[in-house]
Amino acid sequence: MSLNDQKPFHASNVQTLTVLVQREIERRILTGALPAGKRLSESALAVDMGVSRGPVREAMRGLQQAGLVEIVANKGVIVRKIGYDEAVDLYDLRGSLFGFICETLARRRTDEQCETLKDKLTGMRAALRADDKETYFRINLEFHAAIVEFCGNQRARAVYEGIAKEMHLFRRRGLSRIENMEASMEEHESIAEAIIAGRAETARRAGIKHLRNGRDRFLATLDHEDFAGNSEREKAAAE
Amino acid sequence: MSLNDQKPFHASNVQTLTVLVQREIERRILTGALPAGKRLSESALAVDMGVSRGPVREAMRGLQQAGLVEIVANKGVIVRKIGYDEAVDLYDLRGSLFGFICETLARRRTDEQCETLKDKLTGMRAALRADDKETYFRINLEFHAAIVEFCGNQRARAVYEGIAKEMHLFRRRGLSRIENMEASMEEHESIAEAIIAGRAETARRAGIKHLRNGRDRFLATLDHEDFAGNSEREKAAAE
DNA sequence: GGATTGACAACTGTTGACAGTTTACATCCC
DNA sequence: GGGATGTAAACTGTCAACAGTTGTCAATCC
Repeated sequence: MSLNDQKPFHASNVQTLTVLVQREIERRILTGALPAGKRLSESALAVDMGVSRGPVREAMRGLQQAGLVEIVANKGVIVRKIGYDEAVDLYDLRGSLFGFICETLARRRTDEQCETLKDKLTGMRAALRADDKETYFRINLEFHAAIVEFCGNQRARAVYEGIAKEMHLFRRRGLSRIENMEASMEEHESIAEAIIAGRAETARRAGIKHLRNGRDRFLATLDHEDFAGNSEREKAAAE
Repeated sequence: MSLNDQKPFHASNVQTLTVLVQREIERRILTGALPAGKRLSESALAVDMGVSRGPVREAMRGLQQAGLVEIVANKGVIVRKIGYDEAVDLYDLRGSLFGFICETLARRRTDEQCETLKDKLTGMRAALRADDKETYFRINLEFHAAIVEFCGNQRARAVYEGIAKEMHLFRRRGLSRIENMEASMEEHESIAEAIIAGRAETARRAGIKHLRNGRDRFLATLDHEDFAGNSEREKAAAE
């Protein structure tokens, strides 16, 4: 992919090199092309992308605020490495945020938004019956994205998406597949139902529960494996 | 304040100009020296602080991610202006986060942390009896900061503090004084009590309630005043 | 008079260069 | 052989200059 593959031109689309570079480095980090812990050389990246170091440095500053890299003065930039405790913290925080988002949407929902959610549910149910995991997974993402977008709280959305990105630092790709589609489907239905009915507190709890189940399933697969001995919290508790 | 007023030297304290500049501009924004909506000139700021434009540009990139400024390509940087709806959204989001933080702390609290919280409460109660608003306000801030720090979820803390900063964009200074110290005090006691007892859900609700009361008091003072006619949401609902 | 055009000033985006720091490696001493 | 020391390469932090864009304002045309 070249840096020039961009959306059709429009006045408001004018992108600076910094933004393009930031997007590209972000993509490389999220896809794992730049693995966690990797030290990044400004010069190398600049040469690689055919720009000077300025835009690269600026992009790094943005990625630092986003939590994707760490910058140490006079030493350089390294892709952030996330330990077990931090991973759990991120899951919990994201869960709480998603609960808030569901709660908010339940208060502000419009009929049109409800229809969209219902459509997604129908699509997922069909994919489930056809055992089409690919499609189910795709619509699942759309369903979540729709809720986050519809909630209308832009800041909450930005924070939520930022944390979701950050979680790619330890969640290997492919692992995001759904394991238990039936359970997942039922949780989706609970969420949508509560939102449509306007039951804010119920929606919140359903949203949190959904992500918590996802978290537990994920953590179970790598406990004492990837992060083995990485939990400072466990160590402290054992003393 | 000069740019050189820094902590005692330590290797890990080595600060780059970018960081210093970012901190200084942030300070100017938060104190209102650079008011919301103000257009910032890189060159002017650079000259003013005695550095070149590079560090200033990088600092701007960081401030953008933090939500304090908006950057438009080829036009410049402007201090963000926050409308009524956005202000409400920020309050809600911060409230939800604080609830999560209280909930988390209730699960992880140590005896030492509980003692610290109790100390703060004692201090506030004393200030309340002495009708010393200045002291009450100071310890109130310390109480909140302690909870956020103790919760141990670093990412949650970072997000929370970021949003608190952002809220300075519409909260004029001086307005943060406590109006109803008695009510505020009781809410603090509920929060601390729940945390110390380890009742996570109770702590969460107490935390949210505390901030919601603060929000309502604040919004009441400026409804149909500062933000008059600024609510797109109200407009939409009226149609 | 009002709209359009064109030139100028101010500013942003980007680059390349220089100075200072870190890191790696070879050398020296014990 | 193992550790301390000194040197050189590589890299980051900062700067100054150039190129391109935006906005202003006066002159021009309808």
